[in-house]
Amino acid sequence: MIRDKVAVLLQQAIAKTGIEDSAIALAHPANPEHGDFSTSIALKYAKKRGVSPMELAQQIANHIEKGTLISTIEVIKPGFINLHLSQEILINEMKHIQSDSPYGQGKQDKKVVVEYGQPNTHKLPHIGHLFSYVYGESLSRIFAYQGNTVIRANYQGDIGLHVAKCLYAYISRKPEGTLSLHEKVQLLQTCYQTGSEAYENDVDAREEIDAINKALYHEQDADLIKIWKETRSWSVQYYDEFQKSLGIVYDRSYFETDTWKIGKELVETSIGTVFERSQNAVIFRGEDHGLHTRVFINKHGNPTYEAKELGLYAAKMRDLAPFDLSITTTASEQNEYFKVIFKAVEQLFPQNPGTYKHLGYGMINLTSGKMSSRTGEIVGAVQLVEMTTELIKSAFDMQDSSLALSVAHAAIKYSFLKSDPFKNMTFDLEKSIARDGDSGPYLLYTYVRTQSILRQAAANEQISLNDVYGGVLNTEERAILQLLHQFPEVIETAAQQYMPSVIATYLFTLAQSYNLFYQKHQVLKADDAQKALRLAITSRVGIILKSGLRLLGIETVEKM
RNA sequence: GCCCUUAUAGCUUAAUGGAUAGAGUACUUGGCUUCGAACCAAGUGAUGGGGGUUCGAUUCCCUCUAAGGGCACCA
Repeated sequence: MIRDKVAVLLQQAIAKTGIEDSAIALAHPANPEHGDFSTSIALKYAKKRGVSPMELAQQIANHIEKGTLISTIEVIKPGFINLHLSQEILINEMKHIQSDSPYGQGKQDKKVVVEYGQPNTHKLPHIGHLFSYVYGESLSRIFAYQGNTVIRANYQGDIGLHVAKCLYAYISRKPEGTLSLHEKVQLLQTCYQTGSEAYENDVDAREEIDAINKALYHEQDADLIKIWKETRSWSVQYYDEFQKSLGIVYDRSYFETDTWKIGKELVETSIGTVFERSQNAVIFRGEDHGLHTRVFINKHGNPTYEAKELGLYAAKMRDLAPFDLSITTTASEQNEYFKVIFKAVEQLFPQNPGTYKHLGYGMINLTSGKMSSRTGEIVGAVQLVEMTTELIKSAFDMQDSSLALSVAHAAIKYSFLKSDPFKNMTFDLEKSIARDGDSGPYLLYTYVRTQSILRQAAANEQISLNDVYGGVLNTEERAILQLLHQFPEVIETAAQQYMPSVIATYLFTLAQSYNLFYQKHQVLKADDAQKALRLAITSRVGIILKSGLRLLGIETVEKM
């Protein structure tokens, strides 16, 4: 990528002035007049070397080689060195963007396990699960785009109190007639709610539910097990379909029924070394590591969430090792737990340090409306997609349901991914996620616009530039070219920081630049040389938008 | 009480220690006989309070305030 080439030039120039710095700050100035790249390296070292920042900046600048890459070098007031890329390299770089050879695709070859989604059986996934699906899938696509081998892993809670609560109510209310899959999972959700209420308010029910829970763990009661397995399969099948509709296909699916035994055994064999007994439970003494003590096996002998996570990691080791990194995404409310869990993992698997990472995404708050979290009503993931689709159909008078669904996916995914994933986010349903300017539909619309122009262009087949454009680029054209070449480094940053929002922000800026260009300049009616250039720009903007959106899990449409 | 996280225009938010804090939305105004107006342009408006480090702080450190999360057998 261009950034690396510029960095090398700069590195060489700095070395000639005797400064050693492996990580030179190389920025894209906000103000386009300040060039394509700038560095404040002179400001950093001026004092140490006893010269003025301007003087040092000038020394460094004098050593930077001008040529096909850098056309202009400026030294500005406090001591900035601003570098302007040549028009030639900008146009040349644009030519490398081709739809059949993904631009900026990396050559990394790490093996990365990404665990996300994690819906529990016997109760419907809610908006938090939806966020996890969207975020995890985007991360997976970004890593894969860089050339890594990505293993998408799902982890589902199919055993435990929530299952027992559901089955308690389900047993006394078996379904009548034939139910569709949708109705079946809806019934499970209702049963879960009924069971939860009973567990809170009814002592007898509580005892019964606890008994069911115990029976599940010990696989007692054949009838119960049969019902459990059947209902469980409904959830699994339903989630599978929903995941596919979101563009997610898992490589690996883990269930708590698989992991709890592994976790329990791991813990039990390490009592006295890593874990210790306390008040009939088995705990991890977190205080020894500046953390909290957590229970891994409770006094009934059942593994807790922590032990199950331990078992999950061991299962991943068993099935997928060797891998370079195993990422677990969860809501940030579990941040403290994972510090403890991974400290325990560190003790149990000292041979592979640093191969596990927890990403705790922010909580989603709903600000207003009837689906407010204040009312205690939980927003279902499927429900949200359906509601958004309906909203788009009516707001844009759209008849085509599958198109409306595509736009709804774009709207939801983009609004989830456009901001910092680690901060809490506010999701305002009433404000309509579709009509905001900084939105998925805006990007889709911009893409559709590029495709519409290309379709109409007579030279549709021959839109790649063969000759270097002789004229001078106008401000809007140059602004777009400046953005296009940054795509690879944007992806790299997004991957390093686990933040798809970096890509979302970039795509929005690119779309804005293109729309401004479109507004001010004609493409199809320009003279031949300009038309060729502008069509080339239009096609490349289309390619980058499509590729970038795909990294966010969003599929573009050709018309809308 | 202890631990973690967060605080930027009315609202939702961006900014590897750098240049005039960037957008969207809302509000005011202008632009379709012209490639798709789900668009574009102009205007109004922001770093919670107080210290510190630094040539330079939204960013790092301390403190206060406020909000969210966690703190032994739920996940």
